[in-house]
This record gives sequence, structure tokens and C-alpha cells, in this order.
Amino acid sequence: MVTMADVARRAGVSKATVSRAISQPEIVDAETRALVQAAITQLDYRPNEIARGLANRSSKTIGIIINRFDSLYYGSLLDGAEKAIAALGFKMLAESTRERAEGEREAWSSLLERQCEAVVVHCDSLDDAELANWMHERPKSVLMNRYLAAFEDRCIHLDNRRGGALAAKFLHAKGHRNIAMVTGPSKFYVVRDRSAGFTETLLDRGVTPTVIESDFLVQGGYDAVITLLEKEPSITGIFFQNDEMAAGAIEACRERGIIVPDDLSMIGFDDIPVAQHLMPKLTTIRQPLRDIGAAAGCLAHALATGVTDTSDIQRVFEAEVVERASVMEVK
Amino acid sequence: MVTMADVARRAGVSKATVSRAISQPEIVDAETRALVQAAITQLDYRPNEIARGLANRSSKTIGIIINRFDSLYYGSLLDGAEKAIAALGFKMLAESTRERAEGEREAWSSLLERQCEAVVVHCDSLDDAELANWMHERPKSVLMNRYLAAFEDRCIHLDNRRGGALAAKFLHAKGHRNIAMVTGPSKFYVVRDRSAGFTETLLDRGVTPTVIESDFLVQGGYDAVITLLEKEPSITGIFFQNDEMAAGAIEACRERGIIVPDDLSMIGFDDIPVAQHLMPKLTTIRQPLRDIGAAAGCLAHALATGVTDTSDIQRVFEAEVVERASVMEVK
DNA sequence: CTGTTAGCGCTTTCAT
DNA sequence: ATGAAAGCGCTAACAG
Repeated sequence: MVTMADVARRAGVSKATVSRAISQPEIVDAETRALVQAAITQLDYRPNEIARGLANRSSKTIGIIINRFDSLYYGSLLDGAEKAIAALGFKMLAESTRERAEGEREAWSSLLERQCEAVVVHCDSLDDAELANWMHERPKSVLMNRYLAAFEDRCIHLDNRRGGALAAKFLHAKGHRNIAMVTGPSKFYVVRDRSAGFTETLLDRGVTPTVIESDFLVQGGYDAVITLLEKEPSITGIFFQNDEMAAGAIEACRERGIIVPDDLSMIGFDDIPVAQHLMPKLTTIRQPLRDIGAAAGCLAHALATGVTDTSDIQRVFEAEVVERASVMEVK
Repeated sequence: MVTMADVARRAGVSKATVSRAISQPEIVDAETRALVQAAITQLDYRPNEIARGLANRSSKTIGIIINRFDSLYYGSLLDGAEKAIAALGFKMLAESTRERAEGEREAWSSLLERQCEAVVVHCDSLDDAELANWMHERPKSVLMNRYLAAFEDRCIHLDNRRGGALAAKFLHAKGHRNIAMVTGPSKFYVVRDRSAGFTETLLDRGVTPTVIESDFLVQGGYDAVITLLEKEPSITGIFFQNDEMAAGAIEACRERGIIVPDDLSMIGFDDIPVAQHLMPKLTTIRQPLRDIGAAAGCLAHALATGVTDTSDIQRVFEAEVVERASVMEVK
């Protein structure tokens, strides 16, 4: 490994001068600077960022904890975060948890040990108390797509309640009055929020939705419509809390000769790529994942660099309806 | 920040003892060890992995360069790689290029500067010559899903030629004799390989496929079938070099009343999640992305740790046909 | 078994 | 403008 000392020797100057020639070229004489430059290229020298960070007490990196890499949900968040972080001159270090609580703890420790100056946390398995502890211990951390009232301004998240409300309004506005909702596992707070927003909105309008809990999987959606149709054959519109379940439901209907949307309308949540290839194309609710990731990255950077006024960073994001062809107007 | 010196003071021992108590607990007296442990927990001390790496001249991290995070293709590779790397006690540091040649160079430099002990490279924009330079300069690097004959045993990749051949054999075996292929941009080596394997195999069997170059996008596939059907109405089977294009083609057919597979058979490549939700469900060719990522991670780790015999690590992977409903038997 | 000492590669006063 | 020296937090001989 070629070090700064090698460059210094070759250029006939001291290490300090090489260091300056790299970090603050303007304060070093043009001639010596050229000498140093020459030595650097001749030796193909690369500064050791690790050593540099140690000396500077700054790693210029922001950690991020996600469940997994092979999902477009996390991929989009990462993508938004990385772009924002890179634009600010920092690096992103991502660690996955494999959806295990222990994995979340390991990732957290690992990122701190590797001297991340701030960390963005997306955790589903840990309970509020433990998460609150983290947030408390490390003021330079931000929560992504999860909400803790006590740390409100360090939470960047989708307003799932309003997302659920959006679905309710949409179905209601299209004339549906016999409505059902298929939720994900209720241990997820997103599920509770989406459910609350959906149900409230409908109750306000005088309709009581039928609710059935499922698992966010294709098969779960498949099974759910079947159950639903048996119990409540009068239903005309269903809200699925994610697109996978809606996809399963569409398949179940096709097999049974139930025509979507003529016989039954459906609206999903997430707008995964599959949504636009379903038959019919799925009307769904999209969350701005890339923006959420970017905001989380920006906030983490602000905390890391000691920026005090972070009021320009958006904390709460709104979902939007992507209307396609799976919901029909009824009168 | 609480350092090892703080712990040492608190425990009434030297830094060296603390260091040992952490890295090789068995070598330090049980009593002192307990003392140190107590101090560590009291102060909530976390070793600084950066400093540790500097002193050790080992970062225990493997870098990986990918185009983007928001794609299941890269997500699966990352997932496989991270799992393998973590199991070996190393960390993975991922950097994305945003599909720009400059981004690839930046990522490469960045990973080296951050002292990755080996790096896994997935680059599409750089030409063979530049890539060969990298591989030459850094013997501890591996190429993922790209092939350079000169560095054969540092390349982990899918055999795209045989993947193409697989598609050809499948269509031929189902009785198709008027066959077409819709390729991706020919600047990609995967495209050239898949094309070669497909065409060769068919020629061997006495059929000459119609070939049309497209762009790997949904719209491209849509346009391609239309063009194809006008020029060669006798065609009964088409091979699309990725599933997105097949999805577009299916849509074009539906709009025109052409029934897939009765009127026209289609086979894709990749097996993205969308494939199983298309109507009809798409028969396609799947590559073991997770395994490829894992193998790349293992090889990188072997190189990093100086393992000489890497013959147990698979270099070339085979694709497989996932038969669903978009190809029909013709006689 | 434990402490002392000398670095790892870099930055940063403090002089000159 | 440049150099010498100290130090970032940790590990690794080398003594004892």
C-alpha cells in the first residue's frame, strides 16, 4: 500500500505538505503542489479514507437500516436516500436486518461502531420502547416510515391514516356503499393507521366497512376475497392494504368468473410494478418512497452536521391515488 | 465519545488489557475480565471499528458496485452477496453508479479509499479494456455477471449463451418452426450472448429466427410484436430477452385480439414478479441471482483472506426454464 | 497475566 | 509556505 509518506518522499516534501496539497490546494505553493501531484499520479496514490476519518473524527457517512435489499419498497427508499446523501458529499452505508429483531440490533450496533455520523432507521420488529431508547441515546438518528410522537421531528414518514382515508373517499365517491377492507397483519403500525383512516372516513359517511385481516401476500388476498364474497355477497368494492393481495384477489375472481371491476371493484396500496400489468390494471395508492428516502437522508445529514434549522425538510408525506381500471362507478 | 482509555481508567487497568478482554477474553484473568466488562457496560462503550481497522490493517469489509438499488435484479444480487459476506464475518459496503461510466469509476475509487479488502464489480458502462485494467491492478476483485476471458476465475456469471439456447430448445421442442427473437440493446454483452446461443441452437435445428433489436422496455416489446407481426405474420413463437418486453407484447396482443398463447407463443427472460401475474402467466427463463451474488461474495472473501484454493466456488451459473402458460404446443 | 511502547495513515497546531 | 511533532482510538510486540 502506498501511503502519504511515500508520496512525500517522492516529492521531496513533508507529509504535512502532501496533506495540505490534497485538502486545501490553494494554500500551498503552485510549484510544490505540482510536485506533489506528479508524485501522486506516478505512485497511483489513494488517500486512506479510514485513517483520514480517524484523524478528523468524522467519517462523513450516514448509516441506514432496512429489512432487505430484494424488495422494491426498500430499494426505492435506499435509492432516494443514497442520491440525497451523495449530493451532500456524504456516503451511505446500508445494513439489512432480514426482518429479525436481533438483526435490527446488530445493524444498529454495527453502524455506530463504524462511526456513522447519523443513522436512518427503518425497523418493524422492535417495539416502540426500545426504539425510543435508541432515539434518545443517539440524537443524530432518524426514523423512516415509522412514527414516535416523542421524537416527532426526527420521523420521516407517510401519513398512512390519510392514505387509508384516500382509499375510502375514492370508493365512496365512485358510489360504493357496501365496502370491505383486507388488511395486513395488525402488528404493523402502518396497518393500524391505514385501517383507522379508512374506517373513520367511511363511518363519517355513514357506511360501515367489513374488515378482514390477512397477511400482505398474494395467496392471502386470494383467500380473502373468497371468504368475503361468501359472507357478504352484496359487497361492491374492496380496499386491499397492499397490491400483492389485490393481485391474488384478481386471480381468484378470474377463476370464478367474477369480472373486475364490473362485478367487483378493487383498490390496492403501494403501486408496485405488477399493478400496471394486472388485468384489469390496478387502481392503487402510491407513496412517494424515493422522496421519503431522500428526506430521511437530508435530515440525517443535517443532524450530523449540526444544522439547527431543519424546518425546510418535509416530515410527513402524502399518498396519492393512481387511477387505473379496477374500480368502476356504481349508481 | 467514550474510548478504550475511559474504560481502562474506570476498570483500573491498561488499554492493552481492555483490548485483550475484548478480542481474546480467554487470555485475560477472569477477575479483571469482569472488571473490564463492568466498566464497558457502565459506560456503554462501543469499540471504534474504524480505529480498530486502522491498527489491524484490515477493514473486514467487501465492497460491491451495482447500478442501482431500486431494481429486483440488483436487489437479489445484493441480498445473496450480503448474506454470504455476513456469514463469513465481513461487512458489505454497496455503492451505486446510477448507470453512468463516471459513477462506476467513482464507486471504484471510493471503495478502495475506504479500504475494502476486496470488491465485487457489476459494471455495464465501462468497456472491457478499462475493466481489465481494474482487475489487473487489484487482484482482489471479482466481476459479477460479466465475463473477461483473461480473468476467467474471477468472474462469477450466468451462462447467457446457454440461457439463450434454452429458450430456443424450448420453443423448438414445442413444435415452433417460425420463430422470432426480440433482443435488448446490442451494446450489452448479455444481449450478444443470449442472441448467439439462441440463434446457433435454432440454426442447428434448421430454423432461421427473425431478429429484431429493442430496448428492454415494456413499450419496446409492445412496438416490437406489432412490427414483427406485420413483417412475418407466419411467426408462432417469440423469445423476448427480458420479461418487461414480453409484458408489453402481451398487452399489444390483447389490444389487437391476438390470443397468447393460442395465436402466438412467448417466452421471456428473468422471471420478474410481474411474470406470474401476466395474463397468460409468462413462461420465462430464470437466473439464480441470489446464488450468483452469494458466490461473488464468497470469492471476494476468499481473495481478501488469501485463500488459495477457490475451486469449490462455482463461477458459471445456469439459467432454467420456468414453464407457465404463454407457450403452446403446435404441430 | 498485564503494562509499556510503538505504531497504523492521516491531520493539525505550532514554529520557522 | 513548509516542516516537526503530537495525536485520533486502537492493536501488537516486548518485557516483566
